[in-house]
Amino acid sequence: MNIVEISKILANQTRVDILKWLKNPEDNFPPHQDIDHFDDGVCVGFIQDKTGLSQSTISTYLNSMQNAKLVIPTRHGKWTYYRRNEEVIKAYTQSLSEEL
Amino acid sequence: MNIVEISKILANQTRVDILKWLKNPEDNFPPHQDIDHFDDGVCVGFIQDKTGLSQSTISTYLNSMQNAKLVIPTRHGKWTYYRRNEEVIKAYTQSLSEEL
DNA sequence: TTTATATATCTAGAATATTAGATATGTTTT
DNA sequence: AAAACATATCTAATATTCTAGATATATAAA
Repeated sequence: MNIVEISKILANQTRVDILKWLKNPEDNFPPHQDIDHFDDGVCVGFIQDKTGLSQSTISTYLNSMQNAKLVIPTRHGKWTYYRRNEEVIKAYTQSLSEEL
Repeated sequence: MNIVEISKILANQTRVDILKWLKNPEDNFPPHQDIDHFDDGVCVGFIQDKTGLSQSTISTYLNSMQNAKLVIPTRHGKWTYYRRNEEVIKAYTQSLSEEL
């Protein structure tokens, strides 16, 4: 677990917000039109709408979060859904409390 | 506990190194010339020597870490000693594992 | 009380992060 | 096959961070 790498991701309020929103998608996003669950997370467009930032910015953010393995993407038709990677997030908070 | 504020500090390897070194000063630094303990932490010069960065850079780093309450400075004569603020560090890792 | 030492602050250039518009790619619909 | 839609990638402008040299300040030593 690389503290610096993960901290760079968490050093931005929007990215922290996204991670928190994805803990409870049903409370933070409208239902998807094709599916009636959030098992694979939330589509990029909904996340973009909620942040108010541009599509390219959010796509870039989600890509960086995916590179750090904090989120997992799943393609469903023309949508990409992102969900939290709970194992990695848990492993990070755990290792931080041990290492730091 | 502000995740973004603390993460900005931790998003730099040198600052993370400093925090880790200060966990065990006796293993990471030579003894001070005036005192024979590390109860108030380590002087700026020793930290600077170990990082290899400039004096002004390290002073700036330590100041930012102090602003975030991650370290506590103590003046002894012409030296300033910095030690970890264990309460805040613990509170942060705790709140991160709850909030994130 | 001048000089030396340790640290802090100021200033500025280089590197990196943020952000959006334009364009490309992949998928669905017509 | 063309048009429409969702997302990804490219490019570039702006903002922030990194970093060191110069200078200021505080304390100690001569």
